[in-house]
Amino acid sequence: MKFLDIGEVAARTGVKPSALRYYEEIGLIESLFRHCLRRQFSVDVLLQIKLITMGQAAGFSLEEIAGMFGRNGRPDLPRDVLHRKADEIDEKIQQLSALSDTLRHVADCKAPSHMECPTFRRLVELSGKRGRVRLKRKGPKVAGEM
Amino acid sequence: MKFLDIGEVAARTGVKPSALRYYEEIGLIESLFRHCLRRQFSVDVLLQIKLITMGQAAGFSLEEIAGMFGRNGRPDLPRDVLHRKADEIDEKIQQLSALSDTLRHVADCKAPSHMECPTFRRLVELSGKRGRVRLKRKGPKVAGEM
DNA sequence: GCTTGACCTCAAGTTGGCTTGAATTCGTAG
DNA sequence: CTACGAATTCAAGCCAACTTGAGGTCAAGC
Repeated sequence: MKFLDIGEVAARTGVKPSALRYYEEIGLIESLFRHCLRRQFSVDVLLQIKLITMGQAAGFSLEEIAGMFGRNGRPDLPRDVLHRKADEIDEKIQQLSALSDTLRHVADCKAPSHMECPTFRRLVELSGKRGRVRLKRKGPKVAGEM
Repeated sequence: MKFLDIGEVAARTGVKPSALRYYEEIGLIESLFRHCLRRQFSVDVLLQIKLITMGQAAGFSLEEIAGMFGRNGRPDLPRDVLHRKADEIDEKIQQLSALSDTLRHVADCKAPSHMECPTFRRLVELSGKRGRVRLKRKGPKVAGEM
């Protein structure tokens, strides 16, 4: 079995050694043992790191990511919470596609200001309306819609 | 025409007054005038804020968002840059769907550790590959990839 | 006329997620 | 043997995006 030291993990994932040490410090990944002080990682860590970066791309904190995939290889969170996270992501996907469409429209639209462009307004307004989304918000309750 | 003061904007967008003041400070939104010190916003600001929160959900910085939709209602960035941003978002959408699938799998899979579950591994490994809708690909692995 | 509540400003503090720098330890190549 | 490069620890620093707190203004209601 082959072990990787931190430099190689960094090279193969694009994540800097300092970040990897930080992940280990917070228990998000772990090295198997030390070879003369140097951390030795299993190849599985590459997959784990991929999950981490995907989770980050989705806007989750490292804390949440740890909950989803586990600090020691298994999720801390109950099934329904995981399903809710997945729903959350699906919701975000809807938003992102709206954003993408809007951006392409903005790139090509000739209207002097997009606030005056009906297509633009429709694109943006449309974006939230898919399937009665309920956002978990911390602030005061939302009285109306935008 | 109706103007909104900061509390109403906050209530209708879910964004706190302090954040709205911050957005104004950095020039991301603007209030039309003051009514006895109090900021008065046009209803258009609701749409702008929606764009901002969408952009944030996509992982863009406020700086980038300002570039996309303009500090004064028009994009600062040239068309091709905007198209690239849109492509970037589409790529992220791919990643998010992989993550969502993976999460649902993790929620339901009975394997003792998902590192040992081939379905899990396939889901994660699949996720980064560019090249549009590539479903179940079984080709040889490229050296140096995760 | 006093209180209340919603707003104001400005400076300072907070959080997450790293990065940087200094001082040190190895193993290998020359 | 010495130098080099790649790793190590630890504390401190950094940035974005806000939040908090102190102290103040204003209009309306009792």
